[in-house]
Amino acid sequence: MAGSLTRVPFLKPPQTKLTEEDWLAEALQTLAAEGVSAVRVERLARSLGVTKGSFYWHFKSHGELLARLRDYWASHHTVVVDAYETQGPAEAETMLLALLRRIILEDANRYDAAVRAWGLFDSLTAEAVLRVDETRLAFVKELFLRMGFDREEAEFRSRMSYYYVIGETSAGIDRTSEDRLAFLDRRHRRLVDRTPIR
Amino acid sequence: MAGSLTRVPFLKPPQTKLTEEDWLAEALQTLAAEGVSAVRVERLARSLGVTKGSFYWHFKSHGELLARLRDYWASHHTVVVDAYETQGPAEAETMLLALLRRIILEDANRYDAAVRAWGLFDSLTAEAVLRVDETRLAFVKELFLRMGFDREEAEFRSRMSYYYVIGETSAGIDRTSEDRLAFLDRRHRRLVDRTPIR
DNA sequence: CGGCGACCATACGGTGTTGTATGGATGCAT
DNA sequence: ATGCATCCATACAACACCGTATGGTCGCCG
Repeated sequence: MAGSLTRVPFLKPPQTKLTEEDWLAEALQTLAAEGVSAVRVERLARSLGVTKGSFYWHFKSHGELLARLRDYWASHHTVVVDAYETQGPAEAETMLLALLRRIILEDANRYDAAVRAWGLFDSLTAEAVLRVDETRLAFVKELFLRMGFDREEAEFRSRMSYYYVIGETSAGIDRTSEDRLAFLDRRHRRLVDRTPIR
Repeated sequence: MAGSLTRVPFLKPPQTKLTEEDWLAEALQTLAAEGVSAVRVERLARSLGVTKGSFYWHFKSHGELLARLRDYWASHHTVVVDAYETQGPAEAETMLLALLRRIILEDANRYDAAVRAWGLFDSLTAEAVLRVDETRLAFVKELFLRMGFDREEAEFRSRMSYYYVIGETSAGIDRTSEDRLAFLDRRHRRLVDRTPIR
């Protein structure tokens, strides 16, 4: 009775051999879809069309999978930009807007949210998220510096820019992406404006 | 061997009878400490010094516990303020600052973060969080309205105020509370200032 | 073609979890 | 005091999960 009821063997092509990254990619999808507590061995095996025997050949244990998954996310899914060397103040504005737009539109923040929830109760993951946030924040701050703001102003405006997006993403949003993009434009116009605020 | 090794019966006084709220309170603590996946039946029973027999008298199932826990949080741990009727524009400023200070300092945001992580993969919880956010945001917007800002300005500044705090809380924060409070003061001074920004 | 290594299936033990069934203890009302 | 409702313990079934042990299959290389 309870044999292979949810098996759909012809969905995935008969991929001859599985690699370690296949497991990590599947684990990341499960993480983003149902959280870290759904990232289990036999579950991933079923999704990949194999059994546990395959898993324990590629990984030492379930804990090692999570550790690798943490690094996998941090190294492959947190790219901001690292080739912004030759940019002037004008490009900095448009680059900031493009970056924030991308965060809102892309599904990459789906990964971010899941990892952030994971990091709430896992200190190592929390550290990884912290490092990613610091890197991104430093990048945004650098953009504001190139716009001509001094260090204190750049610190203030970068934090307002970045943490607002984090908050809006973390909050349950029924707003459509168009709504968020429209409000992003309003924020951007204000946060980029050089007239002294106070 | 595996009998009652972690039982510490004299920690909790011999509370004669357990009530349903005792279970919910313990569940909320576990939720805040280790996430919703740690809210399990026998685990709570051990923490409360009883066995499952007690649980299944108070609750129909594990799912019902989570449903009750969701309502328990929404109704008992999301009070903002509802007695701000007779307030002028001056009190609105200090009330906003006090509210945001309280969010940063209190452990209430610990509950919020855990429920928010829960809501990422549970639609009913997501709706509950959404309603709470809408209520709070409407309250903050009302404060800005009482400060004299028009509707569009109040909408903008309330979202900036509220979602920033959500983001800063959701992000892994190594900053101390003093740091966050200091930065809160800077934000507050700016967001409350009436000089037109752009 | 023979053998070896990469990759996976199968089977099993052990634990943790939900849920049920049933009996016991305790207090309160009549 | 007797009976009943409340509250909990115990025992059990069923399942999911981790990890191991062992054998099997396939391809490649000499």
